[in-house]
Amino acid sequence: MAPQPLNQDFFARPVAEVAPDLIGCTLVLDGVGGVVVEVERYQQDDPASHSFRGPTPRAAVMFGPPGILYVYRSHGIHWCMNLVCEAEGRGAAALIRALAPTMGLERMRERRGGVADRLLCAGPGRLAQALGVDGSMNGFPVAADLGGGQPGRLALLERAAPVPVAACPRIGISRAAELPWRFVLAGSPHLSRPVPKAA
DNA sequence: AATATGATAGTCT
DNA sequence: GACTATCATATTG
Repeated sequence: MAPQPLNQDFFARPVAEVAPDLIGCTLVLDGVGGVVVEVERYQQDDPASHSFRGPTPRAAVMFGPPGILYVYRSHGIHWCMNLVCEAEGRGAAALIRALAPTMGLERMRERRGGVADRLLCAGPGRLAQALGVDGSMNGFPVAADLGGGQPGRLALLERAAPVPVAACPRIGISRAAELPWRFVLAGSPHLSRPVPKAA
């Protein structure tokens, strides 16, 4: 059985379920991508979320339908890529933080300037650069095909087998920093940062 | 290995 | 006017 593409129903569930379920799935954009190994979850009643203050011009996309991309610029330099979750209007999303690259390695190396393979997608900004994601992709839908057999540009493929998922605090935030809302593929060498040792 | 710092721009108070 | 869901480089041990 080849892995099946995830459809909108997958993303329409609570982000608390979607985010850990994304670990081990394969994300592909224009034939370039890899296995998702690191995800963080954000939701409206979360002070660290862009949606916390409601649908501001930037965060409005987070309140759109499930299964679309929310792309924002971070620290003036980097682009970061989220997948909108839950019903339209909820303001929840999963931040894709790292991939284990498996497809289109050559394209990624070109875009990333020839860094070591394990750093190609190890972090949200790096991942966006490797995949060629930028602000023009904001609101772009996940679609395995566009009908008529036309393959979609962006797809997520379900994982073939269960994988070990670990939860730990999110990275680079100052509010609600203690919530264990970062999910990683345990032991992956492609994480943006290792899982902190349990206190 | 760990920590510090600068780059750089949009959003919100 | 302050803040940020980051990364690369430089410095130290």
